[in-house]
Amino acid sequence: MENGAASTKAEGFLSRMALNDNKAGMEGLDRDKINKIIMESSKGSRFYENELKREQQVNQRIEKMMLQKAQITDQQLKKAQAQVERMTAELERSRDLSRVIVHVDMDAFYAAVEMRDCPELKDKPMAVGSMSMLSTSNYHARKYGVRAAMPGFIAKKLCPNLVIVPTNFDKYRAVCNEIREIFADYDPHFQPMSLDEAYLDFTDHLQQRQSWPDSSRTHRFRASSTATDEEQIELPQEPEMKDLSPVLFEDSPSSSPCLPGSEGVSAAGGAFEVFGKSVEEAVREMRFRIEQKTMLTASAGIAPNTMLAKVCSDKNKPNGQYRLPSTREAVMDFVQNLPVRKVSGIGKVSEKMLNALGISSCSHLGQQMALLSMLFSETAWHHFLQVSLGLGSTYIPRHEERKSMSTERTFRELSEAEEQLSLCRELCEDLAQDMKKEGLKGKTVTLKLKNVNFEVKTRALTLPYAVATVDEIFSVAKDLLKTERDNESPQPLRLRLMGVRISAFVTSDDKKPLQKSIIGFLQTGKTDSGGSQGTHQKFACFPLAQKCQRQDEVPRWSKQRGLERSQTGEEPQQSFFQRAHAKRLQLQAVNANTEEEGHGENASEITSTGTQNGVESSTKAHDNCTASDRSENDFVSPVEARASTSGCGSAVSERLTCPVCFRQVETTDLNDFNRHIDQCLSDASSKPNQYTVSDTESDLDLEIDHKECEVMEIRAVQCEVEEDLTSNRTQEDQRSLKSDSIQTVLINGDNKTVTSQQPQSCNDKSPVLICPICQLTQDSDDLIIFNHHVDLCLNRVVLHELGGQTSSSINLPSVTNSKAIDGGRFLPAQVSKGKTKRRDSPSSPPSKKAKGLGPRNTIDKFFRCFQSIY
DNA sequence: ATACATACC
DNA sequence: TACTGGTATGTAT
Repeated sequence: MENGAASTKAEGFLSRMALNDNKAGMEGLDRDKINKIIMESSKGSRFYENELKREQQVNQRIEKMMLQKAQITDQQLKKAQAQVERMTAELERSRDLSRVIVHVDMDAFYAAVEMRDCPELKDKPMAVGSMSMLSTSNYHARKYGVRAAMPGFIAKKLCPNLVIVPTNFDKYRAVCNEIREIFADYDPHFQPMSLDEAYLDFTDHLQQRQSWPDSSRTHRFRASSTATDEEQIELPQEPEMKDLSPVLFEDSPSSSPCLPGSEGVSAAGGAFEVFGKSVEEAVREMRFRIEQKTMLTASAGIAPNTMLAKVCSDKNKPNGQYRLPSTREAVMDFVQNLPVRKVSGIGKVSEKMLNALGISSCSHLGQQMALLSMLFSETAWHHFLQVSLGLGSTYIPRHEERKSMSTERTFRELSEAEEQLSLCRELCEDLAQDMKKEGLKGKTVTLKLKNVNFEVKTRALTLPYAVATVDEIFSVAKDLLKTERDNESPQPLRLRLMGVRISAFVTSDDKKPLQKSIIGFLQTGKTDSGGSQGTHQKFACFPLAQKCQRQDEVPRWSKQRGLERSQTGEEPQQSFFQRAHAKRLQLQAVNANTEEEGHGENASEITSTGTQNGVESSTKAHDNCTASDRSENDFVSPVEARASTSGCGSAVSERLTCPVCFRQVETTDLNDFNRHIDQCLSDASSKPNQYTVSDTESDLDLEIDHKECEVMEIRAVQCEVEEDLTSNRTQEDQRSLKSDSIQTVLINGDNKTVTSQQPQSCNDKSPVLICPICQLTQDSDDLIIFNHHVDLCLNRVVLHELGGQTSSSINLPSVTNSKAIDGGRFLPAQVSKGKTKRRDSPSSPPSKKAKGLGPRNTIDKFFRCFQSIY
């Protein structure tokens, strides 16, 4: 408690390197002595020098902050104070003390497991890890200042007798599963934070617990403390309590009568214990069961929110628990004396900055809020304010989807380009394997490099499409590596670490973007990134595959909301070409998947994707070149072009993809190709509703067949479509669709709920379908046909957009950053700011901008554009 | 979007 | 001899 600051000052600087005794079992140590040893072991090393540098950076940050502070006037402070008070009142109003949150944390987890399995270690100082780095240490070792995140060789200096045991993650994982089973009995939605730690919401359990008989709260000691494998715990359960009760002790288990535990069990009463109904008893019971099951102890904190529970679990560590009563008074008292460093989220640097302002406990935090609100970012001071009020999360957030995946490796100095490259490849292989396991694909590849001076660099590239395979990842990573090497040359990159990360995952719905049809082209990046999963969920419900029943089919128009939503996108937009490229790759991936029996993908998702645009989806091979081969060649990105990982490069270049019908045109002659496109366009606008796509089969042929390109009648599409896309008319369209008894999927404001409406006569009456783009009533009641029609209408929109707006950017060498397509044109003037996840106001101001050119022109430009880029 | 820093286990 | 590896998020440009 009276820690850090003193020793840090004694050392003069390098608070980063000094012993961090903010850890259970490290009280009352001779910090000065320990720090001296640490410093002696480190001094002069490259690591030390780097730490010194970083320390100075932090010091500069602090200096800057102090300067800022000096310029604050009383008046400003007063104003800030008022704001803080308003905010405080607001937060106070939202204070919720009704939940019972528990944070459970295994004691010295890895070390405890190793000690359990190797009794000789029990009375020795030991740690898990290596000479380079320790994961954790037992309490014996902590007395010497040996702790997690300390390199083993330094630990050895602190404690020459230290035994270092290598990590055995499989074992820890197995134990982890055991304890999680127990967690689930108390909160099926518990949130694991790591292998040894979790948050649980006990509120519901406690409520149920009140009506439980003693037998349901009775748990036995393990019969023999030495027989680890004996699963006496798995006793038959009372049938009526099957789902709710924890593992039960029964009076008459046929197996074994309750014997008093032998040696290890010291419980006074004998072989079992009845736990009470209070929170403390429930938590004690949970810890008891953990210990009986795993022979390992856990500590727990009980509090009205996660922030406090976390702190509480540390309070009586090891093998203890602490409950903070659910009253405002108790919470405020508790928080007053709480060192800020104990709060999760306030680390070394924040602590130091706060210390510089004279803030070390949470009471100071509250007292200085006005100042803090002026010196720190909004998110930061809001967090501080909440902490000072003892507020925190009162619900256990469901485990969110991962946002990135990475692999990195430290090694002896590596300076040879060749070696670096092969290492990079290895990392990519590992990463690709991991990605495959989880069926993920991501658009951003990041290369991480740490040189021998411990300087870390990251270099990232975001692709217009998602990647997952070794070759794809490597082609990007090696490029980033090469660039970096070129930048440094003639000096070599002297590396000690390399890592590769993938992020910007596409959601499962993005893997079948065709479901969004051409709208996907119009969307900004927003829809493709994590923040809009809700949007995607709705697309997941579009069953447009032939498999699906008619009543499940959904008019394309119902995706309008998706479009609206994207129009509010605040994220950088991708060029049309990027998205086109992405789309094609994804299409190909779909094909590839289909051919492979849907690799880890939901089969119905794949089929629906395939059918959506009707054209490229197929299980039939068009030729000998597989989909994945094509993916590397059709539209070669700059990165891919250099990567040359392909296997089938020749055939592809002879085909071009028609932007209207999406068929592949087997020609390299641009005139031929343009003729095809023109034909498609004129077909689309002149022919009546002849187009039929009974199933995907009809779309498999690669031949240019304009009959198959024919669409339902489209008149008067030109020029006005973009208005339609953004105007209130879209709302009317939606309504008209609904009232016309078509099953409609509506996405509510937060884009999370999918409401399926299935009006009366959906099955027997022919609905009237009106194309939302061209406003024409469609004769066909086939939704597949209808969707296709809408697609084509939308394609026209795109082409007009291109014609109208890319004229200036079309000759640019790169369209990577071109916003020509989106260019605000499809975007409403009003663009939502921040992380808005809902659109409460459905109306988007119509945007009226340049009109498109005629088809011919458009296509020429469109095509030239593709040529110049790809 | 990218780079870097902070934080947690 | 020797100072991790994986993920998320905030800050700044």
